[in-house]
Amino acid sequence: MTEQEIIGKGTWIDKLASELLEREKALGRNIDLLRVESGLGASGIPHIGSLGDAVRAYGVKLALENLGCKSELIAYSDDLDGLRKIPEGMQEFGLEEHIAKPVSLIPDPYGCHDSYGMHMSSILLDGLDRVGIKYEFRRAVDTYKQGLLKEQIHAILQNSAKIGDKISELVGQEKYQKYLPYFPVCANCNRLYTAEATEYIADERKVKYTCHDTEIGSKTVKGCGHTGEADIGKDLGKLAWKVEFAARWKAFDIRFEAYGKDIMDSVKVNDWVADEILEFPHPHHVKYEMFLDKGGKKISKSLGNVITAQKWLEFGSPKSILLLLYKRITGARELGFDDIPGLMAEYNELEDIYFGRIKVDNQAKLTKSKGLYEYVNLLNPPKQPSTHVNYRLVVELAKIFKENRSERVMKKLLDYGVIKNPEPEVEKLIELAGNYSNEFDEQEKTHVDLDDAAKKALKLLVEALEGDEELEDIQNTIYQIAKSNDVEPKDFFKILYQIILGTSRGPKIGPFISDIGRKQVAKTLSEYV
RNA sequence: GGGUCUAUGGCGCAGCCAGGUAGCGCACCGGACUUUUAAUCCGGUUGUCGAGGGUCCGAAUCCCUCUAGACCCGCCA
Repeated sequence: MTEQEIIGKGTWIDKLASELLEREKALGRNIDLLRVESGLGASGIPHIGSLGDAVRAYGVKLALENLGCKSELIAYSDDLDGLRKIPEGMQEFGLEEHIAKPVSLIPDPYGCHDSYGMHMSSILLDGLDRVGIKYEFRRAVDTYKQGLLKEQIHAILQNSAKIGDKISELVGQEKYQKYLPYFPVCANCNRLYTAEATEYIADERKVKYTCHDTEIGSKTVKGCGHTGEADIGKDLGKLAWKVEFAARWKAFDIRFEAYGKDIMDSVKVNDWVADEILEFPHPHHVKYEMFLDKGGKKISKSLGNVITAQKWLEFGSPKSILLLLYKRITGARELGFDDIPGLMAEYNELEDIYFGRIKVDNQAKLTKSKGLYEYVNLLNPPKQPSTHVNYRLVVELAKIFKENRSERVMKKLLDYGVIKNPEPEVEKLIELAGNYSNEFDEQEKTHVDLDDAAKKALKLLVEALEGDEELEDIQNTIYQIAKSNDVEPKDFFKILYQIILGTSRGPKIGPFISDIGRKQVAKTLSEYV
C-alpha cells in the first residue's frame, strides 16, 4: 500500500474511525454527533480490561474528532446487574444475603458510596480520570428508573417470540423461547433473576412475574414466592443482556461500541435486534481479545489475579497504560505487572521517534509510531521531549537504596550522567520504580550455603567493615580475606551478592558497599555468621 | 456443539491489522577495562517466520486448507 492511503494518524484507531464514518455516511445517518459507548461492569473489582474498553472507545472518539466530527463517550455502568458471586477477598462483608440483588441496591460494604455497584464503578472511573479519559457517566439504575428505554422494552417484549426463536437460531440458547428477555426486580425481596417474567401485558406495559428458586452459577438462590406485575417504565427491572444493548444503542443513539470476545454471541443477537426489531442500524464494532494473566487464564473479577488501574499506577505512568491499550487491539495478551518496564521504555522510544531523535526509514511505520505517540498523549502531545531515564536502571538502583531512596538514587543518576538536574519528573519515576522493586524483587532469602571457611572469612569481613579505620579499598580487602581463608574469591563474591542483593550477581562490590554504608552491610552480613 | 486467538533464533517476544533488507531482550562467543569475581562498554554467532497451496514484480505480513496449543461461549452479565 502506498502512503497516500494512510488514514488519519496511521493507527488502527484511525482506520476504525474511518470505517465507522464511511458506514454512517452509507447509512445516510446524521453525523453531527457520533456517540461511542463503553459498558462498565459494576459487579466486581474493575480490572485493566474493563478500563481498556473505555480507553479504546475514547481513542475512537479522538480519532473521529480528528476526522472532523463531534463525538462523545458514554460510560455506562451496568449497576442493575445482579450480584452473582462474592468477589475474592470480600468474603468478610456478609454479602451472601445480597446475592441476586442489583448491585445498585446493595449497600457499599466499604461505606463510601451509595451502593456496592457505585463503589465498583467509582474505582473504574477513578482509573479513567487518572489516565486522563473524559466521559459522560450514566447508570443503568437511572436509565431504567427514568424509563429511558421503555419504548425499546415495549418493542422487544412485543416481539419476544420472534426474538426467542432468533436467539435459538443464532447462538443455540433456547431459554428465551420460553421466557421473556426481561428480569423484573422482585418487589418483595429485591432480587433479580429469581423473578421470572411469564407474560407481557402490552396494553398496560406491565410484566407478570413469579419469584421462585433459580440457579446462579452452581448455587441455588431462593425465591420468595411473590407474584407481581412490574411496570416497564417505572418499576425496577432490566432487559436480558441478549437484547439490552440494542435497546440502549437506540435510546442513546450509539454509533460505536467495542466488545470483548467473551460477549461475541450477545453482540450478534443485539445487532440483529437493533437492526430488525428496533430498526436502528447497530453501531459499528470492534472485537478485542481478553487480557490473560501470565498463566494464560482469563483475568476474572472474582479470581484473585486482578490487575487494576490503581495497582498498575503504583508502578507505571498513566502513559504506560495508554500505550498498552492503544498500541494494538488484536491478539490475545498475557499481561502482568512485569510488562511495565518494557512499556515505560517503549514510550520513551516513541517519544524519540516523534521528536526525530530516532530515524525510522519506513514512512508508514514512522507515521504510525508518531500517531501512536499522539494517541498515548490523547492527541495533545508535549512540545518538548521529557527527560528519559531507563526504568530498569532505576529499579536496580532502587533495589540497592532503600533508605532515603529518592535522594540517593537521584544522586547516582547525576553521578552516572544520566540526568543533568534533579527534576520532579525523575523523582516520580524513582517513586514508581521504587514501588516496583519493593513489590517484585523477590527477596528470596536464599539459603546461602556457608562452609566453615566461608563463615570465617565472612566474620573477618564483618570485623573489617565494622572497624573505624578507613578501608581505602574494600574491593581489595574482600579479595584478600577470601584468599587467605582458602575461599575461592569467585565463590566469596557470589555469597556476598546473595546475602546483600539476593542474587548471584551485582555491581562491583567495593564501591557498592560504600554506597550502602559499611556499617549497614556489616550488620546484614553478621546475621549469617 | 459454536467461536476466537496463538505458532517467528536455545528461551521469552516484537513485526502482521495498510506487503518492500527478519528485529529486540535474555542466553552464548570474542575483545576492552578491572592485580583477581561481577558489573560495564564494544563487537559477533544463532532463523526453511507451524505445514501446504494461492494472489503478487515481491508474502512473516493478504486469501484458502491443514496441524498443534490456549482461551471464550453454549448459566449470568
